[in-house]
Amino acid sequence: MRATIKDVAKLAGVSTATVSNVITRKKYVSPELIEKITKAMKELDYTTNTIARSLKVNRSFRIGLIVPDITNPFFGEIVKYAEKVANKENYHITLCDSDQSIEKERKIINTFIENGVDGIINVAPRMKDRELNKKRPVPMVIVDRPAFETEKDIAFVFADNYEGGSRVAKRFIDQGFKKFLCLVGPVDIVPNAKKRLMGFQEYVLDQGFTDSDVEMLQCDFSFEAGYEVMKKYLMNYQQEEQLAAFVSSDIMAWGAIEAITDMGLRVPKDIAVIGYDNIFFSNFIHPRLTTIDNPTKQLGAMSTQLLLDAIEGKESLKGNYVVLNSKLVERQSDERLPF
Amino acid sequence: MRATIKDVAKLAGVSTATVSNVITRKKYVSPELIEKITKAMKELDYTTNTIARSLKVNRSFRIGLIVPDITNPFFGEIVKYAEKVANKENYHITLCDSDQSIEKERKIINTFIENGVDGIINVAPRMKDRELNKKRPVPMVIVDRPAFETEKDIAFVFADNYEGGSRVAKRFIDQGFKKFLCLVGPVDIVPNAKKRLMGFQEYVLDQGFTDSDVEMLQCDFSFEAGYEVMKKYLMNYQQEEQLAAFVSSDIMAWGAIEAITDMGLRVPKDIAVIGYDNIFFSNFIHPRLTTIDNPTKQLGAMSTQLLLDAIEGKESLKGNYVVLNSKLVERQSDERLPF
DNA sequence: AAATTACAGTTACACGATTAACTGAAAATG
DNA sequence: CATTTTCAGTTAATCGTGTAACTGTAATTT
Repeated sequence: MRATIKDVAKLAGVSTATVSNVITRKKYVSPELIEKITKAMKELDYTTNTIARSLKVNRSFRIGLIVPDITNPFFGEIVKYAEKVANKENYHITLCDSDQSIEKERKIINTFIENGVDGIINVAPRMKDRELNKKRPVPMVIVDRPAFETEKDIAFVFADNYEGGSRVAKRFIDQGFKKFLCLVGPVDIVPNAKKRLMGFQEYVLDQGFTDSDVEMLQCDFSFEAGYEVMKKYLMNYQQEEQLAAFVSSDIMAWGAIEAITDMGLRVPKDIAVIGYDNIFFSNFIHPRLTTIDNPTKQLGAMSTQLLLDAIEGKESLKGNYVVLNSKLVERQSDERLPF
Repeated sequence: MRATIKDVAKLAGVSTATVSNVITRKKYVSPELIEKITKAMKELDYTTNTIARSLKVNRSFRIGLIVPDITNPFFGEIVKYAEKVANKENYHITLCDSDQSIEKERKIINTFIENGVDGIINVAPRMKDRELNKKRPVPMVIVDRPAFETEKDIAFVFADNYEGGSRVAKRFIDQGFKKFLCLVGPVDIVPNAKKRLMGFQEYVLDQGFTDSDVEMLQCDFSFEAGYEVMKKYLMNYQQEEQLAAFVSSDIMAWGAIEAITDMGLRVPKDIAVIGYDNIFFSNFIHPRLTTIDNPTKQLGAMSTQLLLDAIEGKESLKGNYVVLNSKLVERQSDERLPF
């Protein structure tokens, strides 16, 4: 059996309150007693029962983290940095994978609350704004998704995906591309997928191009979708000039590049590609992928810091949001070549 | 404020015990009261406070999961399946990333215990056997690491890495390779790295080759290490015939392949490569990577199932271990070609 | 009909910690 | 010196549940 504070008190010959006081350091205890109590704790191999403490102080020192897919290294990186910050401040992370399902996300949030987490970090949630904005007994930080109006205890940390999309457009146009293809993410489900597309589209139209210059293919964000959709597209593709493809995630871009080469075409010679996210691997696929940097480290670390500050009462989350810049990482997949 | 069982009892005009009985379903309660109480719970938006319950029943319904690096998709996949199984049985997962540090691993285990997890899953631990084998108040399943003798409440789920290594050797030799190179993992830190190497080495020697036929380079498992070590090796490499390289992880193999091509050589024409792990991506790097399948799904799912069964008292972990088979996944990176 | 049994529901305590309120001796004050 | 203040340490209540022990009525048995 695990030793309790009572056992320690008895062994040290003091009251439980005194033991508690040396643990929490909230009241002065004489050096002799501290010594004696510390020794007793060592001897009994005592560690404080966090569950009991949690019940009493109404704090669990745990935060719930929801990601759509933990096997995706993009989210893996966010988790890593979130965890680093949390642990530094003696908080723990309870991780749940929503499998991109609204249903599961809903259930996870509920059980998080039942489980008494002190706050929730929801990464790239699938829920609609309205439901995210429901009243909840704990603060929540929404990561990697555009902010909405709210009076609730909710904050946002996200990169400007509209800007990201338009940077891609600018890059293509500056290089002289004239025909565009978009492999868009799930715009109805993931707001940032829409932002990326809008940023791209509006910039292109702004520069005098028309809707007929940009073709659009609907996908989700996965490797498989990128591969399949691109392959299907190329089945009856009439090549007229070097095409510029904006693919809405690196993983998907990778799939698309596979499809392109499988179909006997070359990247970037036949089709130039720019991805989105800048996951670690995008620097090592062939050709090295030009992409928009999505700052996972900051998304993970800042959201957690914000949440912890709110929990510790340092500041309110209400109306608090952090917009991170999106920058283009120039590599080789989007080179403009004479056709 | 969150509603408590007392609020529900008062609103429904019954005692807290009766409310508790309808929640836990351990005693008969009349349909009318159930109805009334259920209604009250709805009205107050009551959810049971898991922390209080945990304190009382001495169970947290949480299990602690430790991985060396969550951004590595190999571990990401293990986590995913572990979580699926846990959630199915209404358990939650507290995730910690040890950053491959023994120090952190030790600290994580301690805080897990303080936090009252019901069990621990330790994936590819860095600790020595002796320390892993220390007495602990909760059961532990060790994943992806060979078993050791123990009388403690510890189980093992791992793939036979010795077998994996020898399969690689067999494959190379069957194809007619004569010169071998090993990029070995951190053999002193990760027992499976050693197993892989031993399996390979012993098979090769068994077939009449000598130590001078197999060169060895020391790395950790990372992409960067694979790249750097291979590059350095190739700096003064005298090519005599097609070389067969066994690289101890897919991520590292990827890095090694990058280095090989960066140095103007080709895979497999100049150097054939076989990796280890069969992460999702290994099917999409160029050339498609031949590798040993490391069954992440089973590692994650079976370890969790085993742990939960032990927690629920269905069976003891003691001496329980599951060895999964390692099979070769044949792709293009190891083709034998006339030199 | 009296005695026993069955059983729905209540009372009251426990889980292991924190903490407000209290105690009593020593120190400080006038 | 009497009174007040200080302060180290204790007592006891509390957090929200679960559950053993109990209560009192209705049903069953003899």
